[in-house]
Amino acid sequence: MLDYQFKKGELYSFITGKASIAIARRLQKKFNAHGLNLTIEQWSVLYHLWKEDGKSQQELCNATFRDKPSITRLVDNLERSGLVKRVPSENDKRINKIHLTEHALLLHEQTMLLAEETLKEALEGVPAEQIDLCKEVLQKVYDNLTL
Amino acid sequence: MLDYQFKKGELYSFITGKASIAIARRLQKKFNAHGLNLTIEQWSVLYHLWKEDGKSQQELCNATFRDKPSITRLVDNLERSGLVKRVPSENDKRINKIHLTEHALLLHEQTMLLAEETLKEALEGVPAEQIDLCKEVLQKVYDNLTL
DNA sequence: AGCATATGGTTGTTTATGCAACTATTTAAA
DNA sequence: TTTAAATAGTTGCATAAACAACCATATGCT
Repeated sequence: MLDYQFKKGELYSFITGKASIAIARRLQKKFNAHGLNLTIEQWSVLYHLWKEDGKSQQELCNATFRDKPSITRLVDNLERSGLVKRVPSENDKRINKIHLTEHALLLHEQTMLLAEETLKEALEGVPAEQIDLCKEVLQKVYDNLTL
Repeated sequence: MLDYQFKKGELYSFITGKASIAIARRLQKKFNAHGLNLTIEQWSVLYHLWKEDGKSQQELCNATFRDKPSITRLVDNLERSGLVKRVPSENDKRINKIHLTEHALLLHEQTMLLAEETLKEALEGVPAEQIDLCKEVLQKVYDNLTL
């Protein structure tokens, strides 16, 4: 049993994830500044399709920690923006395979550079070993709550 | 200049704040399970009012890292639920002082216990010094992006 | 005093989330 | 084989976020 005590403001910011909110906002601003008409949430879906195109919506749910309705609507919006296309699976008529368009492929490199740039700004002055430890703790937290 | 390299999935989860999303979801489930008709976002506003009642909406913006429209609507919903009351300031007619109701005072202890319980579950098996370091890193990230 | 500017708050619009209820297809079991 | 249960996806509803435009009050400057 853990008896670690958070101070007042810390508990709040640990629960609300102040830091990651700031990171996402910064990245979104970069997207906007570069005229990319793309939300962070939409980018997070593309992110997984760039790794492997043609994932099903259910696979995107698992990859992005979102529920099915959320993915349905994100794919709706991505399709409306001409970034992906739903392709019904041959084997299983229930499944939609989500495929990237040419336009989405063009966004890959640029947005990844902006994401890396954002993280560099975020982690400026933090030693690599502390980043590693922090990642470990956050992964452990995630595992504790989901496994 | 930092040349730390994230691995594929790590970059994504660092930006999206996987861990804090999981914490907030767990806490929300606890609220629901206890029949508390309260969102985490609403709780986060009450949290700052429990520390100091009668804050203005602008002060709540600063405390919760939200913009003015977000606070307007959160206060709308809290008022509709009978948890807070807007009281126009005497000195400055532009300002609304937000005051807790009796009902909101009753929620304080219970919800804080649930929040602490959630963090205990989240941080199970993580040594205290690692938690401290992780907090420091996240604070540094926040400062890097907002100062 | 009078006007420009800053500050506090609200409203409209678009996008996203969580939950429950629903349809369609597939798989498993009686 | 027919029926029940699981799986994939969609829709409706309530809540929330970001941004821009807006109104009202206060402050500062000339």
